[in-house]
This record gives sequence, C-alpha cells and structure tokens, in this order.
Amino acid sequence: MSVPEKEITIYDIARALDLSPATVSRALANHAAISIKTKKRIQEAAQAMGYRTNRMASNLRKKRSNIIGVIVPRLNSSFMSDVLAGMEKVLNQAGYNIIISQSFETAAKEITNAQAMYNNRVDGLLVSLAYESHHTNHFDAFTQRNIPIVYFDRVLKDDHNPGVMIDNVKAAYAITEHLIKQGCRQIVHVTAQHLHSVYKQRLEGFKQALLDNSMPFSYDMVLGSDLTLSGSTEIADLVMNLPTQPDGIFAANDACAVNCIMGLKEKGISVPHDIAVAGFNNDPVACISEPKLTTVNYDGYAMGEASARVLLKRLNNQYDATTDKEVILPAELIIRGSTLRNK
Amino acid sequence: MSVPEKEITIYDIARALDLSPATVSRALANHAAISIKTKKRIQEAAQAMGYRTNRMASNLRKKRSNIIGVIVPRLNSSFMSDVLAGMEKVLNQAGYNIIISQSFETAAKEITNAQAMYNNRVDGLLVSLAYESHHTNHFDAFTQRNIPIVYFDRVLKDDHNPGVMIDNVKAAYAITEHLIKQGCRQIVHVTAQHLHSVYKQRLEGFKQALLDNSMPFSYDMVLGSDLTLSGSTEIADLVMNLPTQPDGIFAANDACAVNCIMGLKEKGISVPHDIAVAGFNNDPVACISEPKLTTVNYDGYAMGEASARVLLKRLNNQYDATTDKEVILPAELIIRGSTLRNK
DNA sequence: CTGTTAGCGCTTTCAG
DNA sequence: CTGAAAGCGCTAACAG
Repeated sequence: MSVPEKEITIYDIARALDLSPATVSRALANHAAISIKTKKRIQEAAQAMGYRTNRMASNLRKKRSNIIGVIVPRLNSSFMSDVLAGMEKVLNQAGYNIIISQSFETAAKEITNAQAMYNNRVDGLLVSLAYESHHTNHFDAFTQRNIPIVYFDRVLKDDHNPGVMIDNVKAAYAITEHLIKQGCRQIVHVTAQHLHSVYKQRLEGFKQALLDNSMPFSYDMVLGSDLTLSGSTEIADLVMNLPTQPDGIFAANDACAVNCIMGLKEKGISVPHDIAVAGFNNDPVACISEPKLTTVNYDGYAMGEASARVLLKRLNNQYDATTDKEVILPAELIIRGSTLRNK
Repeated sequence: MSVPEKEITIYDIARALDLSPATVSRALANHAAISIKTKKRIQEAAQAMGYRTNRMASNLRKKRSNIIGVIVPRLNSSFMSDVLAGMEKVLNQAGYNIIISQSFETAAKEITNAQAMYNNRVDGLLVSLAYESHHTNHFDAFTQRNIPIVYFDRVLKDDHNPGVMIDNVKAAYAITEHLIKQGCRQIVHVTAQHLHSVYKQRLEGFKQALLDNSMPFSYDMVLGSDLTLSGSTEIADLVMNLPTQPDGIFAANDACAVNCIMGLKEKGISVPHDIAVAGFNNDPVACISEPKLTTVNYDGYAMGEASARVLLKRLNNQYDATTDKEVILPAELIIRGSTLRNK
C-alpha cells in the first residue's frame, strides 16, 4: 500500500483522470450510474494514488457518524468476546465502526455510557443491560432521535425495541428436569439478589419444572448470591444452613456453580453424590471444576451476528416487527459430571 | 436532558444570544479569549437548547478523527477487560473514542485490523501484538503518516514505538526461584510453541534462575503448548514422557498451568506433593484449580491507563523518549497452594 | 452516463 | 474580547 506525502482527495483523482469529483465520488461508492470502465479506472487510480476516504467529510455530508455503540456489562467473558466478534464482522462488512463501553453492571455507568454514546452521535446502539438496570429510560433520547436500539442477551420485555436472546425459561426448565431425573428431590436455585430479566426467567423455568414434576416450590429454595467467582465459603454456608439439606443446586451462572462446588467440597460434601450442581452459560471454567459442570450452552458469535443484523435492518428500514422484535436463539443442555449421580 | 426536534448548531445558539458563531465555538471550546460572563451565558444556552457538538464537522475542520484504535489478541480475559477500562477512562477524559478489534492471535487478522484502522484514520493506535506477530511492518503506514503507536503487554523490543509492559524476565525469575526454594530440583517450563516476546522473556527468567541456583538448564526442559484451557491430557502426557520425571512445572500462563494440574491429577499425580505447579497472570481460574495456583499478578487497569497516557503524550507532543519509550509496571508473585510442599 | 454547484457544521485566521 | 469569512472533503440534487 502506498502512503503518499499529502492526503489524496477525490479532487486529486478527478484532476488526474480528467473527470469531475462527482464522478469519482460515485465510482468509489459503486454507484450504478457509472460505466464499468470508468469505475474501474477510478478505483485503480484511487488504489495507486494511496487514496483513503475521508469519513469525516462523508459523514458530515450524510449526517451520520457511521458508528455503532455497544454497551455491555463486562467484556471479560469468552461469551462476550464472541458476541463482539460476531457484531464486528457483520457491522464492519456494512461499513460501520463499533465503539464499546462497559457498565460494570452498574446503572450509573450505563447511564453515563449512554450519554457519551448519544453525544458521539452513534447511528445505532447494541445493549446488554447491566444487572442493576430495571428500566430503559436512559435510552429515551435515542428513541426520540429515532436512533435504533437492539438489546441482546439481557433484555427487558417491556421495551419497544427489539431483543435477541435465548429462551431462558426453557433452558432452566430443562436443566432442572435433568436434576430431577438424576434423582434430586430437594433442589435449590442460587441466583442474583435482585431478579433482573434473565434471572427472573431462569427462576421461572426452575419453578415450572418443579411444579410439573409434582415437587413443591417455595422461595426458601431460592438463594441470593453476587454470582461472581469469589465467596465459595459464603455460598456453601448458605446452602448448608437450610432447614433441610438439598441434594441438588441449580446456579444461575457457571461462576456461581463452580463456587458452590468448591465450597461444598471444602465442607466435605461430595459432588454429585451428596449434592448435584448445575450452572448456566458454558463458561470455560465449567470444565475446570471437579467434577466438570453441567450447564447450558449458547453461541455468543451467533448472538452477536443476529443482533447486528437486526440493527442493520432497522438502519436500512427493512425492519419487520413480526419477525425481528424478538429473536430467540437456540440453547442446549450440556451434561457433565457434576450432575451424574449413577456413574 | 432536552431533546430538540431539530439538531441545534452553534448558529442557532449564536442567533439566540445575538452573538457570532465564532464566539459560540470559542466559548464551547473554553477558549481563553472569551469573557467568563459570555462563556457562561453560552454554555448555559447550549445546555438548555439541547445542543451537542457535531464531531463530524469539528473533526473535518481539524483534520482529526478523534478515534483511537485498539488491537488486542482477544478480549476474553479479565486482564484485557481491565486494560480496556483503564484506556477508556483516560482517553474518554481526553475526548477520544476507542474502537477495538481482536486479532484472535493471528497475524492475518491483525494486518486486516491495522488496515481498517488506517482507513478509518485513527489518530493513534494501542496494540498488544498477536502471538503470531514477529514483526510490525504492517504498522508502517501509521509511522509514515506520523500516527503514534503504543504497544502494551506484548511488545517487540526492536520497534521504535514505545511499549508499556511488565518485567517478564524478573517475574519468571522470581517464580522459578520460589519453586526451587520449595525444594523442586527438576523444573520444566511449559510455554508457547514459538517464543514470541513475553514468552521469550519468561523463558529467559526461568533459565537465569536455574543457572543462578546451580541447576542445569537445557531445552529438553522446555515444552510447547497452545496455552489454552483445553488439552489437559496431552500436556500431562508430555510431562510424564520426559526421561526423568520433573518435580516442578512453571507454565507460561494460568490456563496452561491449570491444565497441567488437571491432567496430572487425572494420572494420579499429587500437586504439589509430587509436582509443584506455577502459572502466570493471576487469572480468575487460578483460584478455581485445586490446589490454588501460584502465579504472577499485574494490574491490567494500570497498564491500560499507562499506555493511554503515553499515547496522549505523543499526540500532544509531550512525549519524552527517555522516560516514555519503555514503561515497566510492577508485577508480584502470588503464592498459593499449588507450590507449597511443606504444608 | 457525467458535470456543476451548493452546503453539511465547525474552526480559525485576520481584522477590528 | 468579538465578528466576518473562508474552507475542511464529500455527496446529492439538478441539469445536461
């Protein structure tokens, strides 16, 4: 790639080929009304002269920023990394840049991030809500400006913007039923302190599975945790201090499930013999714990692609609410040692 | 925040206050030559009218993009997530946006990403090199255009651009010496297949520690791995098939170290009694393995901040090669169960 | 199929 | 301390 002294503009190319800047502009945008021959000539010249589009100028003229904002709770999971790779692929192909910011699960940071994205005039927004976010008022400015938003993974049902997610109820149902089939008769659910979107749904699936299998459900069987990788002793204490000792745990994510396994083992309890444990997400840590963790797997890359595609549809006025308002991606139960009692 | 029907420009504000656009522009940029009073009046009006800067226009005029490109091997580690948070804080404060792309450790993707960043006219670049990258020719265009680059974590010594890193030799030396003090007499080093930057340095520290403690060093004691979380059996096989069984393993990262522990345990070998194991990075997984992993910890957030600050210095012509060319951040040995033989 | 022209919203000399 | 005016590089009517 040649790097000229001075930045080359379409005027330079026009002058070199004795054409008008308009023609050059059109050719570079691959406009239909330019002869293939001229197009080729122009594109080759651009290449040879080391031309690169001035997006600032183009964007100013087109009144767009070409930037898509992405707000996520945290980047530090292989799931999120895959999601972003999927988004990047689809959006870069469509000529967009991505700016990413982390809310670190706090509403305050999410609001600040949203503000920053608004001031940066993003053309669209992809959001996975912070654990703390129970409403989406901080995105109202976008709606008023007609800037499309697509939520992914962490979606609030009552928002009019589309969401891309998995069926958390169904997956939680499946994993709970698996525990029951393994012989568990007293299962507890360890989840977030406040039941935000996905956690609410996972609890719902848990509850349904119990009821459908003629097992009692009560909120005493739902324990709160911060769902991080730390505090294994605390969570084990919580489980052990229940009036009747459970023989199964369904944790709302893998980090918490692994913590449970570690804490229980420290107390001399055998997993899965005394207590079977299942998680959610199929994080790499699920294969490190001993025994390995039964969990729910879903494809981050596909979710990234799907969300980006819905956003593009909205940007290109090809959005169809009947199919795009709610995109449900598949999730599968992954059975591993932590729930296999009869091995 | 009020959201007006139509986008407000500095002309609107100027008209409303009976001033010139130039004055408004200066006031909003906090220019010294505007009276405090007028400044305040303008800033309040801007706020009230729901004005937001048009960065496309501003950037076009100033011939900058206000974008900093960040290229990383992968996002999916808590370390990288911290690094990016640190960068974001410093750069957003300075008015920059960040676009991030992942090379997935391949040279090809890194080159594509660099191209894309160049075409997007980033004002600066922050790069952590892909495992596969053994030169930095693909960044030449930036240098020719005088676009500053700062490398972080994965740095190549022979590049003229500055780098922010830890002292890998020293840290590897410390961890190896710790293994020796624990009584290990036959230590192997499991590292990447090709010895790129940090891995070369960690090997160097390993070697020095052995030699300084009158222990023999040979390349038979250096095993290659892909350093991921998968393949515990393979790596254990490699270790077990050595002519003399080692009593210590220093793995070049935590994922690999955890893999070693798992593989060895599967083969009935006790860690740390038969073989002590140490890693590098202090990844969250270091606390999941049993026993917990001895490792080297360093602060991602600080590294992100430091790299961003060096970049800002270059952008503002405050770069001082004597202090900024090579920034070495602290790293500390974290001793945990996996290397404590006399417990 | 190609050219002319105006203008996107801002910054920055230069002039008062 | 404030204003007038030019122009950053591109696109999209409109006109041929």
